[in-house]
Amino acid sequence: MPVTIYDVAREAGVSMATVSRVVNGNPNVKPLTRKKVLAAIERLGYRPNAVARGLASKKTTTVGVIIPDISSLFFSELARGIEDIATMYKYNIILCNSDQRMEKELQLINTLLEKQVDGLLFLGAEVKEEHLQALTSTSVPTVLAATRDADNVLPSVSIDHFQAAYDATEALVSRGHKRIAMISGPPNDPLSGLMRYEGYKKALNDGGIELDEKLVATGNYFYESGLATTKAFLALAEPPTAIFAANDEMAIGAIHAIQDSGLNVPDDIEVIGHDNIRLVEMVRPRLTSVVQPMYDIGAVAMRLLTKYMNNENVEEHVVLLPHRIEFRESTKPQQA
Amino acid sequence: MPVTIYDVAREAGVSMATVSRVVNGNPNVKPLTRKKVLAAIERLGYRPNAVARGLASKKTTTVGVIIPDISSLFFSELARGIEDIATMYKYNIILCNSDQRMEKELQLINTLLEKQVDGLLFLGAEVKEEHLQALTSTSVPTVLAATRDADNVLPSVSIDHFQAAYDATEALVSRGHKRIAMISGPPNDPLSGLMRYEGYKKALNDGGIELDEKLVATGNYFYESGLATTKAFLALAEPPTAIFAANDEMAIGAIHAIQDSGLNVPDDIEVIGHDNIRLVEMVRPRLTSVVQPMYDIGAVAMRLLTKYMNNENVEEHVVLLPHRIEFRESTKPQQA
DNA sequence: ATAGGCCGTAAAAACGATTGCATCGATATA
DNA sequence: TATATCGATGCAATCGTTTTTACGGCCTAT
Repeated sequence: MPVTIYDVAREAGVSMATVSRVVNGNPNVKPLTRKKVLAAIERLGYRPNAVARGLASKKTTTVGVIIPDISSLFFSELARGIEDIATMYKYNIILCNSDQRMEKELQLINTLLEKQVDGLLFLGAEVKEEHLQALTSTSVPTVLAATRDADNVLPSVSIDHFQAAYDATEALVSRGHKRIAMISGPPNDPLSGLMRYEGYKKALNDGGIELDEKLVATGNYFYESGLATTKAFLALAEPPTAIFAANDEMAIGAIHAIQDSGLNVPDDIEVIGHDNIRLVEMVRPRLTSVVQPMYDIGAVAMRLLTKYMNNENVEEHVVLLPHRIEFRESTKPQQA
Repeated sequence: MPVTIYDVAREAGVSMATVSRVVNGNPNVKPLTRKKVLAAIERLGYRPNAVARGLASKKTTTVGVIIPDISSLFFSELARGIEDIATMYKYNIILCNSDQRMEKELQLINTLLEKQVDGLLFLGAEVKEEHLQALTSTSVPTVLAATRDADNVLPSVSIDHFQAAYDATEALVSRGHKRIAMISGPPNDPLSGLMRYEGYKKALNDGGIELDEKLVATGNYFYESGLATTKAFLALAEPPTAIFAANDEMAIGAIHAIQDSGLNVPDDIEVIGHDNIRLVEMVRPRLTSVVQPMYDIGAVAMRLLTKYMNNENVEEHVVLLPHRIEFRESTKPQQA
C-alpha cells in the first residue's frame, strides 16, 4: 500500500539503486537524474522506510537510553541534554525507565539490543558486575552518564562526587561550624551516596572536626526524608549548626523542618544542597547548592557516544565535568 | 557475525519457520521440538533481530512520543505515565522534544512515521490545521495528550480546563474576595492559556464581580514570570486580595513576590495554582492547587493508543479526566 | 479399506531498503 | 585508432525475520 522505493524508481524511470543514492545524498548521480528522482518522490509522497533501511544498512540511527526515572527533576534535565545532542547528530532516542532495579535494567539492555540500537546510554546508580557483563558482551558502544563503574572499564561522564562533597563541607567548616550534619544518600549508591559521604568525612577531618555519628543520617533523596531526618537532628541535645544534604530536595526538606521549628535559615542553621536543580531558586531562602551540570552531563555523554558510534578515536574515556558551589541565601555571606 | 534464526534452526535440526514459531509462542509446535529449539537458542545465545522482525511483520512495537520539553516538571510526569503503560503493553517509546515549534513538530511526525512507529502520542499546546493534516495523512493511530484539537477530530485525553479554572476562581469568590487577579498563560495556548482565562472570567461574572483588566497578566508558565507579574499587581493602587495562576510555578513565584514585599500568604493574599506538580508540597506555605492528573493523562492516553493499535473498538475518543482542588495553606480554611 | 482431517513441519516468497559489482558510453591518453 | 580511465547507472544479492502454502503422516469415521 505505501509507496516504496521501487514505485519511485518506476515513476522516475531509473533503478532502485539510483533512487537510493539520491535519497542518501550520494554524489554519484547526475544532476538531471537527481532532479527527476526528486520530482517523482515529491509526486508520490514517498517516505523511506527506516526499518528496511536499518535491516539493509545495519544502522538504525537510534540510541537506547536507560534512565532511573524520567519524572525526576534531576534525570529529566539530563535527558534533555542527551536528546538535544542526539537530535543534532540525527539520532533518535528510545527512552526506558529502570527504577534502578537491576533485573529491569538488564532486561532493558537486552530489549534495546534486540532493537539494534546503534549505541546505549546508561544512567543509574550502581554499575555492577552483571551490568558490565551485559554491556560488554556486545559490540554496541555504551556510555555511562552521571555514574561510573568501579574499575572505569566503560566510558563515562560525571563529576567528582568526592571532591564536590568535600568542597561543600569545607565551605561550612571555613565558616566556623563545628557541628555539621550530613543527610546522605543510600550507602549502596556508590557515587551520590558513598562518595559524597566520604568527601564530607575527609573535609571534617581536614578541618580538625571529629565525626559525630549522630549528625549523619541516611535519606532517600526525597523531600520527605530531608524533612524527617532534620527533625531528628533538631531533637538532639546538641543540634547541628549546619547541614549538608546529598541532594537539593532533601536540603529543602531540611530548610522547612528548621523553619517549622521556629528557627531561621541561615542565621541559626546554614544549609547546603547538592545538584542545583531548578528548584533551588524557587524556595525562600534560596538554596546554596553544589552545581552538578546535569544538562551538560547528558549532552557530553551523548556527544561521546557519537564518537564511539563513528569509530572516532577518543582520548579520555572517563570524563569528569567541573563542579562549583553556587552560594545563595541559605548560607551566610562568607566572613572576610 | 551475530547468530541468526538460521543458525538456531541448523543447530536444532529444524527449519527457520519452526524457530520463529517457538520464539513467537505459536502453539503449533510439538513440545519436544520446542524444547530442542529453546536449548539451541540458549546454547547459541540467540537474540532476535527486532528490525528484521519489524520489516517482515510490519510491526515495531514502538510508539513515538512528541513532547514539548521533557525537562519540564509537568511533562516529565506525563511521560512517566506514558512509559509505564507502554512497558505494560510491551511497547517502547521514542521520545522527541518539540519545544512547541510547529516546524519541528511536523518534522518529528515525519521522522517517526519513517521509523514505522505503531502509534503516535502528541503532546503540545496548539493543534493546528497543519498538524491535523500531517497526523491524519497516515494510518498510524494517534492520540493527543494534555491537549485537544478544536474540532475533536483526533482522540485525546485531557481535563476540562475551563471548568477547572472556573472552580479555582469560584473558590476564591466564595471566600469573599472581590479583587481576584489571574496570571494566565499565553493566549495562543488554547487550553491552558485561553480556556483557563475563560473559566476565570465566567466565575467572576457568575459571582457578580466585574472583570478588571489590570488584574489580568500574561505569563509564560515560568517561576520568574509569576514573580514579575505579581510585583506589578502589588504596585497597583488597589492590589488584588487573591491570585489564581494558570500553573504552579507562576503561583509559587507569586507567593514569593508577596512574601518579599512583606505581606503574608494567605492572610493578606490568597493564592491558588494549577496542575498540582510535586513542587507544591515543597514550598511554604504549601500551595493550594487544581489537581491535573498528569501521570494519569499520560497513562490513559497510552492505554487508549494501545486500543487503537489493536483495532479494538473505542467508545469515546475524547476523554476528559476529573480534576479537583487540593486545598493547602496558601488559602485560608473555608469559612463555615 | 478408504476418504477426509488435523498436526507438525519445511520450503520459499515476501518485507523495503543498501551496496558491491558489472556495465556502458564518453573522454583522455598513448 | 586502440586502450585505459572514469562517471553514472543498473543488476541482483543480501539483511534476518514472518507468514503463506504445501505436504507427509497418522488418526478417525464410515
